[in-house]
Amino acid sequence: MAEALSNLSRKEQVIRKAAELFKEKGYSAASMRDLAQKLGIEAASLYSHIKSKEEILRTLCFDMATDFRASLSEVEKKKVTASEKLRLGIIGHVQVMARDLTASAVFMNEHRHLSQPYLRDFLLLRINYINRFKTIIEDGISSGDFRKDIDTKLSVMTLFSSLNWMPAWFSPDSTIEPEKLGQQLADMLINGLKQNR
Amino acid sequence: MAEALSNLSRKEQVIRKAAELFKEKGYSAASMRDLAQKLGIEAASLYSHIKSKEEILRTLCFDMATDFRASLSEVEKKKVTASEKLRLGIIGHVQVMARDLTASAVFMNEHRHLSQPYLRDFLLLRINYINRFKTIIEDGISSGDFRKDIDTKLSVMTLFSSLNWMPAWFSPDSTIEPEKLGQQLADMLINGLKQNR
DNA sequence: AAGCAAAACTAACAACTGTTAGTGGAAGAA
DNA sequence: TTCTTCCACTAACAGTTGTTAGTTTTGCTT
Repeated sequence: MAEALSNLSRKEQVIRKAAELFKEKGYSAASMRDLAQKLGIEAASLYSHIKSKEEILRTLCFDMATDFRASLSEVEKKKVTASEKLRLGIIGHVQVMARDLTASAVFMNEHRHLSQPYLRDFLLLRINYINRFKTIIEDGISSGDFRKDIDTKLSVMTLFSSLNWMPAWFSPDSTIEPEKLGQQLADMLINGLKQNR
Repeated sequence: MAEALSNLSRKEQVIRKAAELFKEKGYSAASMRDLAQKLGIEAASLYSHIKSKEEILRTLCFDMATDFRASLSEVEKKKVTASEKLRLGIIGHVQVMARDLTASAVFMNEHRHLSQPYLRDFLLLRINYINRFKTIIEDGISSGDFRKDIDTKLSVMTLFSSLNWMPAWFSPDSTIEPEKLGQQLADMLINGLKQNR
């Protein structure tokens, strides 16, 4: 079973290059011949490593989903105030993204090209994740941590919109570390732009 | 030249259907035969109305860009505080989006499939628009309207991320009107989630 | 040296891509 | 009627798509 390792390693090499390509051109516009060229092989050779183009997309999307959920589960365990929990949740999300910005971008923008039933499964995972954040915000409102007049649905969508576009504009050679960035983002969303009196 | 009108009307019908299709499937995955089918005609017949597939995308992207810029120009004229200007800018942006959510989604997600030199032009328009918002925020910091410790680049990217995902989740049959939504969004970004004190 | 598995190759497929050329019908204007 | 304009059609093009079958090369392990 030593072949499993080297196989995985080469397979992962293919998947990583695919992620770059899918991010750059989008899933549909990226052809298997493009991908092969990036790896210096023929298109048909890809199929020694993967079953299909969509299998690559599935792997990318569901692996990221797993990481996001694991991060949130850690945060939910902690016994802290809602606003602190939200802060930690945001930082965790940013850190997972930063660990693989390329896959994150694909996860975000290309998941819609999954076919059924995978698309359905993916969307269910996603809505569950979002709802868990929504619960944190609702708890925060109950406890007086957050304002009572905010619309939780709007808040949570705004939150994810902000988070999810990060891969598009965050460059890894930036001086700012992901955790710092997460902190700032959380601060901005929680406290707003306005001077507090 | 009376034909220009009726031609335009039919052409616009094609473009609107194309926008729906591009939003649904993405530009690359949407074929001209798909589009033709939606209109109940043959694919080749489309070329009586448009020059190419990309011409449709160009029209959608640049028409939206024009509307966004016009809205912001109106706001910039007003003599109000920076935070008020930001609020108005956000509301304006949301209203332009709400006027055509489908085109907005295409504008946002599919513009990268423009070929050169149109892509370059588009991105220049976009960065100019963003920078004008950034200026408003900087003015707000100088005047003491906004906190001095915020990162303007991060703020403005967060702002646009929040705004731009609206077409993805806002449904036109929602009870909330666009202006109200813009108000709430602006309020959330400016004041944050947290209870003041 | 022999064997084995991983990973590449060539050749080809059926389906689909955007687009052009040329044609014809329908409707209103002259 | 005849002319014109719009709008659709059929047929076909050259190129690209994901994928397969079958074969050969490569490099390690015995």
